[in-house]
Amino acid sequence: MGRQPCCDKLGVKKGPWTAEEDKKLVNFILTHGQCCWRAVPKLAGLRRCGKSCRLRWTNYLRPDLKRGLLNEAEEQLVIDLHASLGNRWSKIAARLPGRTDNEIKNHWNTHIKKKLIKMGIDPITHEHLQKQATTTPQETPCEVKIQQSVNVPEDGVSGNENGSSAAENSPSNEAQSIIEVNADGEEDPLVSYILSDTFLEDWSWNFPAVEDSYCDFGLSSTSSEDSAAWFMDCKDFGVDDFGLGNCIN
DNA sequence: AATGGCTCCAACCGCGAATGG
DNA sequence: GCCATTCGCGGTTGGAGCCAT
Repeated sequence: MGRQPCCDKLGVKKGPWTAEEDKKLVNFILTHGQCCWRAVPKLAGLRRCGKSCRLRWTNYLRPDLKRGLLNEAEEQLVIDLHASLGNRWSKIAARLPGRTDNEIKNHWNTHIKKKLIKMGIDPITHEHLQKQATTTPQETPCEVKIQQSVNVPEDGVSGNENGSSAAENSPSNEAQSIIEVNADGEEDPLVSYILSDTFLEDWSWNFPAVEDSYCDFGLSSTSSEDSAAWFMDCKDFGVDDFGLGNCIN
């Protein structure tokens, strides 16, 4: 029967988004919240497919996004999580507030990968390249570090379920059951916390309506103005760009 | 100043998962 | 349980900007 295209190719714009399109999309989501993405372009007056709108929102327009390069701590966390989860960028991104899977994926491919290679570490297996060549049974310092700092999240994602990632990314299946410990054999509290569900549920970094898929963003009776003002503070564009000056003041 | 190669990132594509009738 | 539809994810690509020559 064939797969239906996500959008009819005719009349659907592709390529970089304009400020005007961004404005329309943001205005629509601020007003209506996230709903059926397929309907969004039509309702928002955009000549884009819903998929493109979702991507633009999640990767660029979302108000809770951090901008700029990942810092040292975030980078190390990505490395640790990648050792545990493999290329599950969305899972990794879920542990880094304000970062998107696309951003992390890009950063991995452009910075971290090279950095690891430079350090003599295979970015896929997280093993020392020399060790891979000789395949000695002893652990390398790199392995020890990864095993000491990486845990398998509680959601059961082991990085092995599709038969590729974990096999590629873990030195062995043992990694799946490794509890994060430091050199003294104690748990690393930071990594433990970040990998915990408690961290994900912490409202202090979550966008206010994140669990409601932003449906209430800007519409809550108590915080719409604060949310919108905060949103504008987070973006490069100004309040006036979205014609929201009246409601934010 | 010109230009060719490289880097980086926003955006696209295709697939599998999830959902609903 | 089956099928159609929608969503979300991960891999890949295009092109703008940067840098070396």
